[in-house]
Amino acid sequence: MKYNFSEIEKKWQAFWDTNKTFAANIDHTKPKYYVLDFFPYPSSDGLHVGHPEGYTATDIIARYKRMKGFNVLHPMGWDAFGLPAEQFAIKTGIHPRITTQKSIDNFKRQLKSIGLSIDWSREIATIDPKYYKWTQWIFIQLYKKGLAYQAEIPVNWCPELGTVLANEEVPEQIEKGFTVVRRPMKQWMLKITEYAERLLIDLDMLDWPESTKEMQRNWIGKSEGAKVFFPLKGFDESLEIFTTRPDTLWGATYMVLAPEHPLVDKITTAEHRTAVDIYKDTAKQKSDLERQALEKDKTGVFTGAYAVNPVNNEEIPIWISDYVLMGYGTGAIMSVPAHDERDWEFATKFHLPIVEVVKPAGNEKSDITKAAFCEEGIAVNSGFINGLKTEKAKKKTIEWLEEKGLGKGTVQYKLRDWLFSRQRFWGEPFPLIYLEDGTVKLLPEDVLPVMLPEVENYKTIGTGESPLAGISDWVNTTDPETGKPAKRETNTMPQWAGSCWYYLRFLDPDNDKELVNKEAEKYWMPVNLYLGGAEHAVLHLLYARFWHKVLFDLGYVSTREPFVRLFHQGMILGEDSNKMSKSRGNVVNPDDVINNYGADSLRLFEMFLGPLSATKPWSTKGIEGVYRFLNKIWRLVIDEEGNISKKIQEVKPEEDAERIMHRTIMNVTRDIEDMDMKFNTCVSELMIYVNEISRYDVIPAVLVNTLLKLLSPFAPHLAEELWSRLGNSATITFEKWPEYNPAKVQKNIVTVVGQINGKVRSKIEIELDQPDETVLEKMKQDEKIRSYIEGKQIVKEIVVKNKLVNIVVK
RNA sequence: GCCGCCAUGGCGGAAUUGGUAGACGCGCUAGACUCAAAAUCUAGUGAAGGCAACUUCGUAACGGUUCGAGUCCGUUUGGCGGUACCA
Repeated sequence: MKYNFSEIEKKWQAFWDTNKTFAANIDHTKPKYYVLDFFPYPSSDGLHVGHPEGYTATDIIARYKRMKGFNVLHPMGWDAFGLPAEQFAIKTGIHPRITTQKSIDNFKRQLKSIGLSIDWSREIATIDPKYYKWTQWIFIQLYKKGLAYQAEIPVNWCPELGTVLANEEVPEQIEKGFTVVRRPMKQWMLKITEYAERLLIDLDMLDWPESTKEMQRNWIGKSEGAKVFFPLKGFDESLEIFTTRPDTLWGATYMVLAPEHPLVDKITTAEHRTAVDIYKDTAKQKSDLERQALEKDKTGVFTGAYAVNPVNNEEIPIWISDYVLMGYGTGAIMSVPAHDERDWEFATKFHLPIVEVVKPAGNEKSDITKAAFCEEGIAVNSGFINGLKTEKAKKKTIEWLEEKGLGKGTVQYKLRDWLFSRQRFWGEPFPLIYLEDGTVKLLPEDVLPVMLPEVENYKTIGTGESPLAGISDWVNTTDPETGKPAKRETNTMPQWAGSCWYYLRFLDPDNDKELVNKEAEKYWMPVNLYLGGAEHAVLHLLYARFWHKVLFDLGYVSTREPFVRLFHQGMILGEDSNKMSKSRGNVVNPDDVINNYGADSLRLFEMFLGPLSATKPWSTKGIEGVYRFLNKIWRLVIDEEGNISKKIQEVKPEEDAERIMHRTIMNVTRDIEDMDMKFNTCVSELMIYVNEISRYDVIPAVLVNTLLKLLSPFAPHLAEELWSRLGNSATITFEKWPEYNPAKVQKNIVTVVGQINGKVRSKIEIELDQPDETVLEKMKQDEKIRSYIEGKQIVKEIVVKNKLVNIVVK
C-alpha cells in the first residue's frame, strides 16, 4: 500500500477541526505557553514557500510543548487594512472589504493545508468592526492620557496615492514611479517620545536577538549633553542649542540654524533677507531623502545676525544651513569646527574661524587645519576647564552653566513622535469629532465603533483629504452628547495601529465589554515566543512595545513588556538564490509543493533546509529527499497489503537498539529546546534513526512508537495516521514526549583516537571510563602508534577521557 | 562612513562549544531488481598521489595562542542586514 499523503492530510485536518483539538482554554493546572507569529497581511498573491517556514517552526514548538504538558495558545489572525486593497479598489471599483476577504480566505485555506495546530476559534481581523472598536478605544485612552495631539508638520505627501507616507514607505513608492513631496499638513501624532527612556531601558530584560535590540537602541538614539543659551545681539532673546560636547563651548565660532527655525525671519537683517529667503525656499522643496542622501556638499547662508558666546562673550555670526535638522534637539547648533567633522567642512568652505580647544591626550597628534579632532582629550584655550579631561570638562562646564542660569545638563533622543494619521479610506476611523467652533471632541466609548461608511468612490478627492471627506452623510454628524452638529475626523489610522495590540485580543477575541478579560490576560501574557522576519525589527516592535507600556500604566495589562522572547526566521530565496518575486519568476507556491509531495514533506523540508535564522535558497530537487524519508517511514510500518508490518513486534529491544533510541530522543529534544531553533538537525537525527531501525529484521514496537512521537511535531499528519493504524484511538497530540535515560545513551565500548603531535594516526576500541594510564598504555601498544614513537623522545602525553590520546614526540 | 552578522565539498548544511572536519540530504558514479523505465535497495563520492595498505594537502587569505584551531586572538578580503549630516 502506497503512502497516500493527500488523503491522510485531508483526513487529519478534518479530524483536528471537528474535534477542536487545538482549542486553548484557561487551565490553571498546567503551565501556559503562548507562541505567536507576526501578524500576516493577507496579500492577494497568497503565500509563497517562504511564509510556511516561520509558521512551521512555531507549530513545531506548539506541538512539542503540548506533548511536554503545556497549555499552548497558538492563534492566527489578519492584519487586513492596507494600501494594496485600496489601490485595487480605485482601479476596479471593488470594495476593499471584498478583495480583502477573498485574500483572507485564500490565506486561511493555505495555512490550513499546512496542518498548523492553530486555535482557529480565536481568529481575528483588524478590519472587523468588533476588533477596530477596541483599536479606537485604545486611541481614546492615549488621547485622555495626553499622548495624542495634532500638529502642523511637514509630511511626505504622495499626490498619486493621495496620502501622506511614513518615512519608511517613501523609497518603495518612489521606486514604483510615484512622486513624494514635502508639505505641511495638520496631522495626528502620538507621543512615543515620552516613553523613550523606558523603551530603551526595558530592552535589557528581553530575550531578543542582540542585533534587533541594538537597532532599537540606535533608533531611540539617546545622547547626553547640555542645552545652552546664546544671547542674541540686539534682541532680548536667546538662542537655545543642544550639544553633547559642552566642553567645546570655547571653540564655538559661529551658530547654525535649521532653515525652518522660527527665529530665522526675526533675526535676519535686511541686507541678507533675499539670500536667506531663497535658501529657505530651496530647502523647503527638497524632500528628506534629497536633503540627506544626495547632499554631501555643505550649503548655507549668513543671516547677518550675531549671538554672544556665554563663556567668553565673543560675538559669533549666525548662519542657516540644511545640515542642521529642525526635528532634532532645538534645530540650532553651536558650531565647533575644530572638533566636529560637519562643522569643520562647513567652516572650511565658508572660511569661518577654527579654534582648537581639545588636544589629544598622550603622544597622539592632531592638526585641525587638516581635519577635525572629534575624540576625547584635554581641554585647551578654554578658561577654567583648561587641562581637564573631556569627561571632567563636560561636567564642570555644565555645573558652571547651571549656576549662571545659562544652560542645563540634558538628554536628547533621536526618536520622534509617531505620525499617526493617513489620508486613506481603508483604515480605522478616529473616534472623534470637530465641533462647529473647531474644537476636537472625543466620542464617548459607548458609541464605538465608529464604523467605516459605505462608499462608491475610492479615489482621493484632491484636497489632500481622505476619500472619507467626500462622504458628507458620514462626515456631517451630531455630537451624541449635545445633539449639536459636528464633523467627523476624516483621516484614518495607519496600518500599524491594528497590529500594535492584536496579541492581546487573541486572549479574549469575542469580548465586547472590554479589550481583554483581566483573568485571561494574567493567565496567558506575556508571549513566550514571538516569531517573524527581521524587517519589523524597529517599527512594529517599537510601536507595540509603546502601546503595551501605556496599557500597563493604565492597568489593563500586567506585564511591562509584551514579547519576552523574539526570534527572526531567515528568508527563503528562490532556487536562483535571488529574493522570490513575481518579476523574477522564481516564486514557488506551497500549493504546488503540497499537491506533489504533501504538507508533511513541505514542513519537513522547510526545516531541513538549514537553521531557521539563516537565509537559504529553495531547492525543488532537495524536497525529494524528505519525501523519500516519509515514504520510508510509511513502508517501515505498513506493508504492501496495507497491514501493519510483521516486522514490528512487541519485544524488548536489544541494547544497541535501545541506545540508538535514547540517543535520538536526547538529540531531538536538545535541538528543539535549543535557543537557536535549528530544526534541520532534528530532521537529520530522525533520518539516522529510521535508517538504523529499518535494517532490523524484527523491530520492537517501542522503537516505532517513539519514532512517531518524535516525528509528530514535524510531520503531524503521517504521525497521526500511523499512530492510529497502530491501534491508538486518541490523537497523538497529547501523548507524553518520550524521555531518555542518559545512562543508556553511552556505549560500553568507545573509540579512542590516537594522535601523534596532534595528527590522527590510529583508533582503538576500549571500555568506557578507563583510567587515563590504562588508556595511554593501551594506545602505546597499538602497532601504528608504536611505529611513530619508536626511537623518539616523548615530550608530553594528553588524555581526553573516552575520546583521544595525543602523544607529543621529538 | 558607522554598527551588527557571516564565509566549511558540485549544492543545502553538520561538527557534543578547543579534541576523528564534511553528519544528514541533494546531485553524481557503479551495481542489483526490471523486457524497459520509474520506484526501491547496495556500494562509492573533499582534492592530489599510489596496485595497495597508505601519504600529503584541505574549513575565504595571512599571522598568532595551544599538545591540538572550522571553533579563540590580530590583520586583510569578500558577502548580507541595518543606519546615515542626530550636533
